[in-house]
Amino acid sequence: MSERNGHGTADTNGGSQGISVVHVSIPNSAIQVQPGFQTQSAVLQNPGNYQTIQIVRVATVDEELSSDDSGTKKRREILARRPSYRKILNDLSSPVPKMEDDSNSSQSNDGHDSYVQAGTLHLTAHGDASHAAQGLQTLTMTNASPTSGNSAGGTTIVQYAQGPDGQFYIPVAGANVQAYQIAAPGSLAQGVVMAPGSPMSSPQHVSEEGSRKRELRLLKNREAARECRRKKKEYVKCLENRVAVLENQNKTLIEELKALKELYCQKDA
DNA sequence: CAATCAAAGCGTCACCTCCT
DNA sequence: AGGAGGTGACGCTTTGATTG
Repeated sequence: MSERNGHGTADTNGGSQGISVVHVSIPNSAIQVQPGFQTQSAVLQNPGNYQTIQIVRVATVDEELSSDDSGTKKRREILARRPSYRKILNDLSSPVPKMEDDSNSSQSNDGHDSYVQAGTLHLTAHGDASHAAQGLQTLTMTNASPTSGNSAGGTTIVQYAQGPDGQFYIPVAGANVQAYQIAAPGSLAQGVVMAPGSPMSSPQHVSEEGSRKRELRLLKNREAARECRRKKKEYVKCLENRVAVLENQNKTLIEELKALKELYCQKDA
């Protein structure tokens, strides 16, 4: 599954300022793949599990928040107490108490609980000599999530170059490999670490440095937001799956209790 | 087939927590 | 203390379904 391309005003606005060319050493698909998306339709792929199981809606913190009219202040207070999805998922990854007779558990059928481990995102900037010579930088984004099913093993390499005017040239996801969008400062993808030995002492360069830092922060945050959303989806699916499992267990226990009651009554009579 | 709508996704900002 | 990463909120676009 690939991301939608050319999407988002910030991205495309940057591109409207001109077209340039950059050296790219990876196929476009490596940039487009969004790690973890293979698992997103997992629930839908197993509709049978959900046809007979009533999903109990549990009020989540989100719902509590959305129904809270006391304003953002209180919302913030509640959110501040909320652990990250990584923590929540780690907690959830502890196994659901197994029942002796749990053969029809939906969890055992699809094993969704196995994907609750959170991934980590590593950003590494490379400024090796050959690339620096042509102003080309490489940003390696490694997603260690076990759910990332992309063929690149969860590693995405983004390359970009800085022009003499301080602008950054990046490949456009989804575009032909030969065509690239120019990213104006302040609009996109600054993730650049200066090539070693770059003269960066003048005030102009200082502001460029600030601009670069901002772009790098935006780039990382963009990736972090994607990762966060992916984890959130996994988290929700995990909760749904857990609900299904517990519903099954509950049903089995009720039946068991019923049977034992009957047995007991017969014995009494 | 065009208009409309809801859902989903994205980028960015602000704020929080954690780590060094 | 400050930087880095995580995440909710917000505004926007895209997409698919529905309707007239």
